[in-house]
Amino acid sequence: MAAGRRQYPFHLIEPKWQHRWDEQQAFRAWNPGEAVPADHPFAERHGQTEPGLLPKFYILDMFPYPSGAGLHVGHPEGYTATDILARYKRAQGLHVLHPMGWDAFGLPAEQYAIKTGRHPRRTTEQNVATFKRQIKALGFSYDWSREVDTTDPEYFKWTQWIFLKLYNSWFNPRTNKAEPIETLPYPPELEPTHAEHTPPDLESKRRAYRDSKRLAYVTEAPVWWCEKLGTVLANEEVVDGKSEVGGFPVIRKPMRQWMLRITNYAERLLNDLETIDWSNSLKEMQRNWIGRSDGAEVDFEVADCRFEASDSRKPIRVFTTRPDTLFGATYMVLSPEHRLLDLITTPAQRAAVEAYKAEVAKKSDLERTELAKEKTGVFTGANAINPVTGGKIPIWIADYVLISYGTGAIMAVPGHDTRDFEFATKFNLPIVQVVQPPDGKDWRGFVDDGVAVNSANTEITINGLPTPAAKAKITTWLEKKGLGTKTVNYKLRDWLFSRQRYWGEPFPVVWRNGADGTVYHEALPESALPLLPPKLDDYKPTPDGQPPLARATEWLTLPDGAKRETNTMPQWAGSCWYYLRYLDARNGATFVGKEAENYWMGGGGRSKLQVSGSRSQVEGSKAQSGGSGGFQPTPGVDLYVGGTEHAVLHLLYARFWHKVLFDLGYVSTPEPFYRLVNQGLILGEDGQKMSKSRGNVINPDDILKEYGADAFRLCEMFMGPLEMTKPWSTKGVEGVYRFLGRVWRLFVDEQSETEFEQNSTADPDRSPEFLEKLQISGTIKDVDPTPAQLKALHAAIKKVTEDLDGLRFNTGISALMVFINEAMTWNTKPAAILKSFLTLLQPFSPHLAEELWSKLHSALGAKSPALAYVPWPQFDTLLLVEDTLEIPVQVNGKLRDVIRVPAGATKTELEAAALEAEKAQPFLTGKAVKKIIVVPKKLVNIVVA
RNA sequence: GGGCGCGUGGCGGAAUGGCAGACGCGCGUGGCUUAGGACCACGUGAGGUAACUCUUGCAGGUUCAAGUCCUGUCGCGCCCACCA
Repeated sequence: MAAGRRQYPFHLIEPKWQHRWDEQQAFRAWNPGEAVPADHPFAERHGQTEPGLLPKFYILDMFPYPSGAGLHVGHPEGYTATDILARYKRAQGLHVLHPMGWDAFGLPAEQYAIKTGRHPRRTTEQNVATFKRQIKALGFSYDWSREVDTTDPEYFKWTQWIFLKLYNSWFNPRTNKAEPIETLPYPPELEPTHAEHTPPDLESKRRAYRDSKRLAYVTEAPVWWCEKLGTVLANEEVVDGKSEVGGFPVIRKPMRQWMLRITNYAERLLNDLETIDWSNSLKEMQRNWIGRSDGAEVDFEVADCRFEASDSRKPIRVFTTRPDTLFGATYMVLSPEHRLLDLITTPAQRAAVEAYKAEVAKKSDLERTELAKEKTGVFTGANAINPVTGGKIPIWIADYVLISYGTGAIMAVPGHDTRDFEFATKFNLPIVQVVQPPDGKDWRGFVDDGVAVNSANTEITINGLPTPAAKAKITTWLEKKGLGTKTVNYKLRDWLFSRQRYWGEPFPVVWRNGADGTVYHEALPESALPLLPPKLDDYKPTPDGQPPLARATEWLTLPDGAKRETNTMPQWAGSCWYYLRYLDARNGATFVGKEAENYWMGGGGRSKLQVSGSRSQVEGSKAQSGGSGGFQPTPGVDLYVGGTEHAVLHLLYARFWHKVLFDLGYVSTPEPFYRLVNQGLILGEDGQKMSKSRGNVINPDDILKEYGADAFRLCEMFMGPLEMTKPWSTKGVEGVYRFLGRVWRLFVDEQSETEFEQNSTADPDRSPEFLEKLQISGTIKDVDPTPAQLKALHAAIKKVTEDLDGLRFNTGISALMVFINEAMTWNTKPAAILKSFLTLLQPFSPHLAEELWSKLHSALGAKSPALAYVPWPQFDTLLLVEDTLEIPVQVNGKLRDVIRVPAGATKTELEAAALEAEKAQPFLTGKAVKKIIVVPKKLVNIVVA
């Protein structure tokens, strides 16, 4: 292909229009109250309308991490989809917000800094510049005046500010929302008796209590520390008790960590999924992650209790989702980290228990939960009492019980739980039946719903009850007897929010020594923001395992002796709220202005929209166009597009922050992203995932150089449905590239083009000038279109409009192709028809469309308005009506003939015509007609005996 | 193991329960060309000279009619995974 002739001079057209859009800030969105310059295309379209009165459309991309590798073909997939929609909505008269920015904190720049000493900021800036150049070359209609960069102090100042809000809030279970920490009630024993002066030790206790309730709190959590690498490792980076890189030993080391109390929001994060328009699978992933389980907590007394005296008879509490199987609990299992373990272990078993604990402690979480692993465990020597049978059951420990879920202990029902069954089989523990499966299946290991059996004592029976009823009855009984309570558990854990890194947001927190010798934390005032990271020469952690920030000894200690927090925030922090900063990106006084937030997030925009209803022009997709995609103002981002890799963490974290900000009154909607679509992965041409090692990586720069941005955009969309995983096809680019070439040749005079080619070859430097002299084809005339031409156009308008409403870009493009294939056959091409076609082409391939639009207008001697703001055409269904229709005739459901009938043919006429259809005769003669199905305008089916 | 999704020509993919295969790629024939891997026109699911027959992973079912709905089954992809 490299030797092939260019289909059209995209290499001149694309930079020309990109430059023009930049120059006039063509895609700038305006906040309420902003004055739009009269010569801006937005003003040309909307006049002097106050921008805040227009209906808004906020369309958001997941902003990229600017890696050193540059853009890959997956990025432009989502970006092209959103840009097409942004341009479409803009043409429909909506006020579109379409921003872009950089999620630029992250490990690669830091690792590069450790190796080379080069400051991560410089690496980051360079990568951002590359990404920006590549993205701009694609002609996306972003409002670059709102660009954000999470590593910019003007940005992370507000990330730190939001952290302070979390820090200074608590979750009030009564109101089910976050509230300022000042509203926190204290337990009676912590209430000061005399208002004048609080004793220091009480103040200290109150502080400890307060700190334990904050949404941002500190805890000691074990992390993996690798001495040789001098760094902390994630669970995934530890294999077989050694570092994945280098195979060095690692140790479990408790470190002070910041946590965010996302678990308080579990129920709201779960329930509010119902209110947003996300795909089922995505919601399901979030539901799984939150992991709600309904069940009961049940207390088991320890038999022959050895700690009775010292510890006031603590029972062991378990969580179960199957309280109906309580009669089948034949043993208990504690997690090896359970707090009562030391107390109950008998002297005879202590050595075995200690050995097992030590072995487990070496394993990573990943290894403990490895697939198809043989069960292990040891007996503690102690027994518990089954509260419903009164029987003595042995207490074991095993690593299949996790300390971090439920109560860290289980009742084992080996008859009806797969894991307990395996364990009991291995260690010869008793297995009894308490559930009867339906249709005589084997009860051993039967875990589904059935009917309770062998489940009665002198006070209660649940025998004969189906599982749900049995659960309800036994739970009520347990509650009445004080043996248990109905409980809900979540898999979701609090968010470990600190990292031992350099290239992240420093915490606006200092540590002080209390009068009583305790060390406590204290938030910096908002006036101290942004808190910048210190200058360092070496970005490694300190030799004694302190985070890199601890190397900045001068920065570390404040004049008053307080010490700064040396952890930094995780990369997720900046991406938790960037969509809010876009709304008011240059506001120095607040993280987002109230009016801007209210308008763009649509929290209070509805009444305004009604005011503007008659004034604004929301063309297309109204009643007449028939599409259901008519404008509906939605609360939050109207459409968010990005990859599935963020289906859980980013989206959950962002929803969490948003809800906190909502509770505190800083934003006006409970959910940030009303509609979300995941783009599918783009695989290599060989159908494998793109990777350097396979050598199948496609570089967008190469495609751009060869085919241009318009063809690249089309190609990305034409490969298949947005949400589907699909292989890249360079042949496919050539297909859409040829289509754009046909569009070009349809508009441009052949003779004039030959001259352009010759001149450009002879004098390439002047080719932009020659481009301006290219003539529009003489076959394009300002004449009235024929009915057939109108029909072709309106069929295209209808199809493209409906497909864009349904995000079906591939079939929309095919409709454009169908139109061009037909228009190629016309001897005379009415200018009005081609103009309308260009408005359809504009969202997909804006550069070519703008160029031809402007040429067409000058050929007609007319002033050419910016195509990007020209109203989307409406289709007229009347023009699509056919005079006669081709109706398939089936006999017994099989196609036998096609008849041509007047469009208005009645049912009776259709029947009669079908019965006479020539090719149907052999299948009708001599047969009795039982029934004739007539679907008006569609088909006739003759049913014969 | 659990959940979600998907199986249609040589390939990517189209089809509100109503003519399966739109559109593109590839391939074939012809035209234009000194020539083309550029462009234009036509053809292109399989079998059959034809009439016709077969065809949406496989097996059933519902229906006048099934790629589409239901049941089972096989295969592929993604997510979660000892969560009690």
